[in-house]
This record gives sequence, C-alpha cells and structure tokens, in this order.
Amino acid sequence: MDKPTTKDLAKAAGVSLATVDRVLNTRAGVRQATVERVHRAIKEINFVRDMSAANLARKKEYKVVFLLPDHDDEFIDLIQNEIAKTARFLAHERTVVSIIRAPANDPHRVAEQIDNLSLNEIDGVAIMAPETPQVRDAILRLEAQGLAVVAFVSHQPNAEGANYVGINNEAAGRTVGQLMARFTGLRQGTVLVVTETMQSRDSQERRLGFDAILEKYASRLTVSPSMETYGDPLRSEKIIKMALQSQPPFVGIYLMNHDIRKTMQVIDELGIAQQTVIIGHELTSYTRARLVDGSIDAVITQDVGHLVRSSIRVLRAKITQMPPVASQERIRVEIILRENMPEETHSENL
Amino acid sequence: MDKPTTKDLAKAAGVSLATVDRVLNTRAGVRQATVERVHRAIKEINFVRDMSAANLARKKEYKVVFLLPDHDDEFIDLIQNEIAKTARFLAHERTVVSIIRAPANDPHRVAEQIDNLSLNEIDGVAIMAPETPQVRDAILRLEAQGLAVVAFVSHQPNAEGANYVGINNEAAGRTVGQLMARFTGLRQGTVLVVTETMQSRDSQERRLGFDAILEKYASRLTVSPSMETYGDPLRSEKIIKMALQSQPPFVGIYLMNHDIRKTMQVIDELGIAQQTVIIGHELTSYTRARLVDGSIDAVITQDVGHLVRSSIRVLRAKITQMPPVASQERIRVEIILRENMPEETHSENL
DNA sequence: GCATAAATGATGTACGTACCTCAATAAGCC
DNA sequence: GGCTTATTGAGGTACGTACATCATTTATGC
Repeated sequence: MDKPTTKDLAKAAGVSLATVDRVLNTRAGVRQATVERVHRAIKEINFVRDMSAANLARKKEYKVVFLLPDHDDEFIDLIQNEIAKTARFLAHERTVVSIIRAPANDPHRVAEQIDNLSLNEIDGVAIMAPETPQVRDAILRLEAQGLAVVAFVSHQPNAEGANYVGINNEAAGRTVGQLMARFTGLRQGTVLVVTETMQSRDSQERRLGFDAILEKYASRLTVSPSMETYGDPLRSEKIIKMALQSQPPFVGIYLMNHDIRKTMQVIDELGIAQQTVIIGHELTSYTRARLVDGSIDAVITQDVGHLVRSSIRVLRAKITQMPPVASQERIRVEIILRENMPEETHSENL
Repeated sequence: MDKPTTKDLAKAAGVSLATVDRVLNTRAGVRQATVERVHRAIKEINFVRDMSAANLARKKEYKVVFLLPDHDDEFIDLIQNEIAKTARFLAHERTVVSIIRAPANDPHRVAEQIDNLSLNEIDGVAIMAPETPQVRDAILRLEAQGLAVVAFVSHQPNAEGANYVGINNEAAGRTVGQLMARFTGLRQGTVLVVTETMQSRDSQERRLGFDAILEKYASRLTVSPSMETYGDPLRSEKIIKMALQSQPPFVGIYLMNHDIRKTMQVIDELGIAQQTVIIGHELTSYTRARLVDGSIDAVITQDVGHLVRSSIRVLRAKITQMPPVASQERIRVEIILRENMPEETHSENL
C-alpha cells in the first residue's frame, strides 16, 4: 500500500478534495463536525502531508532570522559561520536565513530590533539575548503576531512560547564541577570562578550546578566568589591579579564566560602552577589551541552546528505547525579534552 | 532574483529543456561539448536542482538497508531503536529503511546476506560487520552493481568506495587514555584492558590510541595485555578473576567492547577497590545505570542517532550523486560522565 | 551531396499539494 | 416553504522536475 495522498484522505473522510484542503490548511468555512471527520480519517489512514510537495506548491520561502549579540567573540563567530554553512544547505528546503545583530547589553535596543522584525515579512526568529523584561515583552509581541520564536543559547523562561535551544546550563556547571573534582585529584585548595557577569541567568545556573557538585564530591575544595570581568580587560587584569596573588595557591580555575581570551592572557602573564586545572566553555579555535598546548584542561561545549540546525528545524516545525522531533533537538553537554577534539571545520568555501 | 529553475538553466546554456534534462539525469545522446556547456551554465547561474520536486516527479522511494550483527547487545538495540525512530521521520523524504541481521562472526554468512541484497531492488546499504576478505569482496560486488554502501560503525578500509560512518577508534582509545591518566591521579599500578576480541580492527585501533597516550602522559601506569572474552561469560569470569587476583591491585580497567554487562558482573562479584577507575564504551541504559551509581567512571560513546541519520544522508547523497555535507557527517567522540549524561530518549511511541 | 545516425528540440503528462473560482447543495431562519 | 447564508463540491492552474514520444536539426561516413 502506497503512502496515502490527499485524494485518499478525501475518499476516506467522505468529503471532497476541496474540503480536505480547507481542513489541512485551516481555512474558514468548514463545519466543526466535518473538520473532525477529516481529522479522524487522517489518523485512520495514517495520512502524512507530503511537505515537499506542499512547499513546492506554496512556492513559499520560510524566512528565518537569527538575532545575535553585536559584540564579536569567537563563539558568535562560530555561530555565524555555522549559519552561513547551513544556509546553503537550506536553500534546498525553501528556507532563507539571515542574521541581525543587536547590542546584547542594551535591552531597549534589543527589544527595538525585535520589534522591527515584525515589519519585515518574516516567519520565525531565533533570539540570543539576555533575559530582560524588555526582551521578554518584545518576544511576546512577536508571538502575538504569529511569528515563531526560539530562545537561542540564552534561555527566556518568561516568554513561554519561545522554545529554548541550547544546553542545560546547570548540567554544564555540574559537569565542570565533576571534572574539576576528578582532575584536581586529592589536592586541597581554592577554585577560582571567573565570569563576565553574574547578572545573566546562564551564569547563575552554571554556578549553581558547579557549586552543588563540588560541595557534594569535593568538599576539600573551596570555591571563590565569582569574579566578574564585565568584559573589560583592565578590570579583568586587576581582579584576577588580585585574586591570584592574595589567596593561597589555586588548584583550579573555572572560566565561565564565552570570551576567555582576555582572562587567559592575564593568567599567562601572572604565571600559575602547572598543575592548576583550568576548565572553560565553548570550543573555538582559541580554546582548541589552549587544549593542544595543555594550558586549558577541558572545555565544555555545545555543538554549534547542531544548535543552529536544531533552531531552524524547531522554527520550521512551529511555522508549519508540525510536531517537532524532540529527541533530535536535545543539545548535549559535550566534554572536550585534547584527545577527543573534533577536527576544525574549514569554513567550506562556497 | 529567484532561485534558477531548469528553465533558466536551459536559457543560460542556450539549449532546450529536454537537453538540460538529459544532462541532469545523465541520459545518453548528448554530445560531450553540450554536456560541458550545460555544466558551465549550472555554475554560472548557480543552479541547484530542487530535490523535493525531483523526488516528487520521480515518485521514487530510496530503499536503504541496515545490515546489523544478529547478536543482541544493548548497543545494537540502541541502533535498531534509532533506526525505527528515524524511519518515521524519513517517510517524508521518500526514503524507506529496513534492517537485516547476520551472524557477525561468520564472514561467509554475512557475505551471503550482502549478496542477497543485490537481488532486492535496493539502493543503498549500511553494513556493520567486522572486516574480513569475504565481506570486503561482497561489498565490492554490491558497488559494482551500482549500490551505495557505507561502512557502519565498523570500518572497511579495504572496500574503498564504502564511506565509513563511525567514530575514529584510535581517537576514542586516546580519549580513554587521557581520562584514565587524569582520573587515576598520581597513583601507580596496572591498568586492565578487557575486550571481546583483538581480532577486530576497531579493538586494535582503540588499544593503539590508549597505549600511546598512557605511555606519553602516564608512564607510572602499566597496561596489561588485552584480555579477550570472546563474548563467553564463563571465559570472562575465569580470565578476569585470574587477572584481578594474581596481579597487584589495579588502578584502572578499560572495557573496550560493547557488551560489558558480563564483565561488569564478574568485577562486581570479585569486588574491587572503590577508587579503581573504570571506563567503558557506548551509552546504553546499562552503562547509564552504572554511571549513576558510580561503578563506572566514564563512558566513551558516539551519538547513535547521529550515526544512523548520517549514514542515511551519506547513502542518499551517493545514490543521487550529490556531494555530501562533510562537516555534518563527522561523528564525535563523546565523553559521558554522570553529570553530562543526556536524558534517555523514551522510544517515542508511534 | 546524400543517406544515415546522432543530437537536439518541442510538447505533453505526471507527481502531491496549494489556492482560486464558480456552481451546487445543505443548513438555518422567519 | 421560501429565502438567505453557510458549506461543500468540481475543476482548473501552478510549483519544479522527470520521463516519454515524436519531430526536427545537425553531424558523420562514404
């Protein structure tokens, strides 16, 4: 038996093709009873709409936008790179992606950008921005207009409709904790935690998970209060220098933020013990080099390609009102050591 | 400017639609010069064939088969499960997958099964079987008939056409080595290596990587010769008991094979030191439980879903003679500890 | 330069769905 | 029951490609 088509559906439901079409595309002018009849028939004959044919007929392009922070750290670069790569691949699937930037630490500007999107005949948006009331409201406004929204990398727990695509940050923190506990052997001492800002929910969750595990499995270790760099190299230098010099020798350092370059420079300059365990986030060409030369011991990361593709899949599922394949969309907390480091993907020239 | 269609291509190449069709589908009866002209035009206007439309018109289903070993370990179960999940998703893409089993340790029977495939109007095969001359020849025969073949999980280095989809086993071994080195702290002693058989290339590669890293970074550790269980519980018990009792206390155990259940039972019964580091392969519900209760310290695994989907993508690319997206097909060597263990995917009832 | 074969063009149908128009029917109301 | 309105049906065209048939043009060998 071949896959049932709309024709089969019509026959099974005892209605005409036109009515099937009306039901499938939720057009007006069909009695509720008939709608239900068709839906029952759909289940009965196990009808699945051929989306390729549908898209072909629609000649519609799904327009999807990534809204990213406008500062340039390597993680953002990776994301952009991956979006570009995926974009080509997506041409085959009638999906067009583009990127918009907004100053992440200015909620009003971000919200403004989000509002602009609705003017722009767009179907879905992946938003990477810290959770703030302004952003949340802007997201809700988008959704009210029927746009599909996902929270990309940064969770937006108060904008309920926006699916989160990113790792579980608490699990990430716990994982760092576990590695820190094991890699420091039986040593005692203090672990330094450096972050850009503890304002962000992501940082808070990571810290939460990290502390919980250390407390549970490595009470020999003390965790310092989080040092906040605010992304400022001068400040970085000052506070880290202070911390490293004033305290007893550190057995470990947890670099929680994306752009650890500045922080690592300071650490380099000050010179720390060989056996100090340093763990950071996100696999970039910078952290790769650090893993190779051994100055970073482990990196916790998420597959950026997966992140991007998953966001787009979720957006498209929302736009076309299809159920998403949950299992494929789960983003893993990946542990990267020197030896399991995947090859760097050359940015595949167009 | 909209995406160019075959019509645009015809115009650009200065030929008729019929000729474009002949070239695109490599039909006979076109002068070489014309073929080249069309190809040049393809590049010029950056034409990409709309595969959904093509498939629609072809009304062709891609028939793909997974040939799996017929013994039932949990890893195979995972794979089957994942194939089933993917199958539903693939109905939308005109691809039908099925599974065939063959006794992995009987090369002749495997080869026989492979030969049977060619009778069966099938387009592509993913083969998971130990590398043997019989299997290699059977694969070459398939390819000679124009079937697409990938080597699934088990590398087939001598059947050149068969792309390998699976992790780099040497890197996997190195990764285990690195974890073993770090997790054992500064302890000295012996590391036990247990495997089903060292006949298989996969085992050899893992061992190679493992040894290399330990030698380099943990010369304090001695690695035992590989203990081979041959999948036999009685033999397992005997050799492991002997090893554990005769030798000085082990600081670590590397379980290299898929089905570690039996081996773990023996280890349980004998009772080993709490701090002995145990590392195994593949994240199954069994190893999950072991990670949770702490009796296994780490698991090296590959994303089975990714494995399955990637195989299918590669097969389809080969069948339709499209270039595969290399970066997406790279299988990562994943490190799973208790804290970064992904949720188990409920087998999603149909 | 002619016969023949090879290459190319022209045209139509099909795939499964969307979307439109107009006609036909059924339901709801007084 | 007759009227209006809400539903439903019938049929066509389109999307981009595949595939088949037949007509026409061009190249090839002699």
